[in-house]
Amino acid sequence: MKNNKAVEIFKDFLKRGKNRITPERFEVLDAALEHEGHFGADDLYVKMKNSNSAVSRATVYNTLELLSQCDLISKRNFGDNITRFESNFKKQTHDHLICVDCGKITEFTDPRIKKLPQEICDNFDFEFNSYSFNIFGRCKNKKDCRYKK
Amino acid sequence: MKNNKAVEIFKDFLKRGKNRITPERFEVLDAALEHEGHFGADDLYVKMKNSNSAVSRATVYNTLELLSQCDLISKRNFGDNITRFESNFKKQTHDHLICVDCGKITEFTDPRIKKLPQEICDNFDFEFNSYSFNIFGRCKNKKDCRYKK
DNA sequence: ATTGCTGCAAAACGTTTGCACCTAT
DNA sequence: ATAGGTGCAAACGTTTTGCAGCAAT
Repeated sequence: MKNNKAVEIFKDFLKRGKNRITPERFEVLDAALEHEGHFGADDLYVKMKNSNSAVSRATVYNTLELLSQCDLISKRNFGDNITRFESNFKKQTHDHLICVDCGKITEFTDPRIKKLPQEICDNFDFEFNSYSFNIFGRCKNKKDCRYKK
Repeated sequence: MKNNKAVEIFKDFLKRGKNRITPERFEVLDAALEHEGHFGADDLYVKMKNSNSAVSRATVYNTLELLSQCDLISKRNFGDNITRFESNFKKQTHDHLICVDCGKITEFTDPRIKKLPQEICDNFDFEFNSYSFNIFGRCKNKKDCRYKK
């Protein structure tokens, strides 16, 4: 299930740089957009391997970086030293609530956060690029919380 | 230069758990509180080794974890998959502005952020623990920005 | 034809673990 | 006495790199 709009955006981005348009890169794009929720680069690599793709680990890592540069996906970091990605397609910006016990990630939006990053950048003579707002806590509802170990 | 208040807090924390009070742990505490700005666990280990300390890497990692559990230091993650720490002593809570080109970190506070995390936790039936708010951008003032590579 | 991209494997990196010894309780 | 901590080195998991061949321009 190809997403033609995304394909076009990625193609334009690759052309604007001196990046070549290769079938492997679009394989990674498709896999990334199809992936539900957050995923690590290696997760995606393994998933693609299991679907009989021939792309290499290096290509997956490289392409995810390119995709995040052109804003088709977002880079996330939930404090466990694993870079995670998430499709930006058809999604409004949102932030994350992470349970430190079970690792469950809840997405939320709050209108008060929207303008803050840009404003703060302006105050500090900074050109805004992106932001990350993560809240860590514990599910109060313990029957939903599968405590790791 | 020992910080007696911190030593006491740490001691109490260790007693409350079933953790032993060892000289190595207080060596790490001192080194962590003396360290300017943000530091990685391994940085601290190397720095301590260079000061002829005998603590092991494992002990440094273990102790930093304990220190962050009792809020003497904070754990940070600036998106590069390195866990960084920062002394909490005599410091108000603050957030971070990170230049994606030169890596410079600027600290800021904004009163509008203060209450948000707790409120959002309440909305989602979540017991608040901590939050991280990082803004990524580029120094506009290019003479201050040493672009890596 | 050129230059960049690919797959592969190995290396690098920060971090964690297993173990035998040691030490605070 | 004993549970827990220590140092050391080796293992771990994620990410990056070097290289020879390949493919988009």
